[in-house]
Amino acid sequence: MPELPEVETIRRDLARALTGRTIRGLTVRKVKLLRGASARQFHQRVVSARILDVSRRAKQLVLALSSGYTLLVHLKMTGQLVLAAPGANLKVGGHPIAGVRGVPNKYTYITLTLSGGRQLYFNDVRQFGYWRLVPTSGLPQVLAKLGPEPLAKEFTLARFRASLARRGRTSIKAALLDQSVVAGIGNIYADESLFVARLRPSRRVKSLHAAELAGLWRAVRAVLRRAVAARGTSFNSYVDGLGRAGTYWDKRLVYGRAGEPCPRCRRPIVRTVVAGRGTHTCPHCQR
DNA sequence: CACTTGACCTGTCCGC
DNA sequence: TGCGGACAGGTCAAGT
Repeated sequence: MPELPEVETIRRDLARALTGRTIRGLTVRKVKLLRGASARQFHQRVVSARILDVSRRAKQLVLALSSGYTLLVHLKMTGQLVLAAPGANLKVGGHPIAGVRGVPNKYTYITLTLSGGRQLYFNDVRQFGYWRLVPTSGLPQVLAKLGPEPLAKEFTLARFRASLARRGRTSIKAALLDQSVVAGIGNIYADESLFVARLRPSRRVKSLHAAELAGLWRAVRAVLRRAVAARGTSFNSYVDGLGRAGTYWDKRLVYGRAGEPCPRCRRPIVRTVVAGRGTHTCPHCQR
């Protein structure tokens, strides 16, 4: 679920509602989802703090707190962050493929209570996600290994070329999924970008010509921008900060479309495995 | 060092 | 309907 477009959508929803709020309470039902501090330290450093800022880096949400600590939330595969009024029994989901549940539910493992009374629920079926607390002064080091943000100015073609040079022998798909090359791309948008750029995911990075690389650079940005505009992809558990589905699922070109006609040439889309991940391509259009 | 694989969890779907 | 197996968007540590 949550790659850059999904996390960015959640960030926008939460920024409006959370910025300037004070955290009145913290409930943790699964301590192992906490990182970087004990449960007791979490309470000391989070409760009574004000939320100064809600930003995003790669696939993580970044909440700067007035206590001098910053909360990093990673949703991994099935994490959800949903804001709701207490007792609202908000229905979460909505896409035909996504399960619809009320929140909180049995997968709600962490809850924040905010000034004004609303609650922020963290749900995670697979329990891969986490909340990590770091001193704000140490944040740059914590995030240092991440590559450039693909939708920011810093992501120039020259920089893309330079970071790819380190991964010359792997497949281009593995390189796109490497968060130190470029931050925020996951399996869905890697497949979508490679289709737009007409490149086979198994191509060795070194084999890419300058024009192919430039095309991929443009494709990555175009696909991500389009997905952000669609408020992300919901095909399983992703919902935005208010529990609603994203609409990119209906706009996707190849991901999850094995057997369906290629939107370009109408020949069937094929599913293979590249870099250990399910991979969707048009073998005719992608070279 | 670069790269690949397995582990972390639970749910869902598909075939028998 | 039940049961086993494969698979699922992410990232580490451990292995080659």
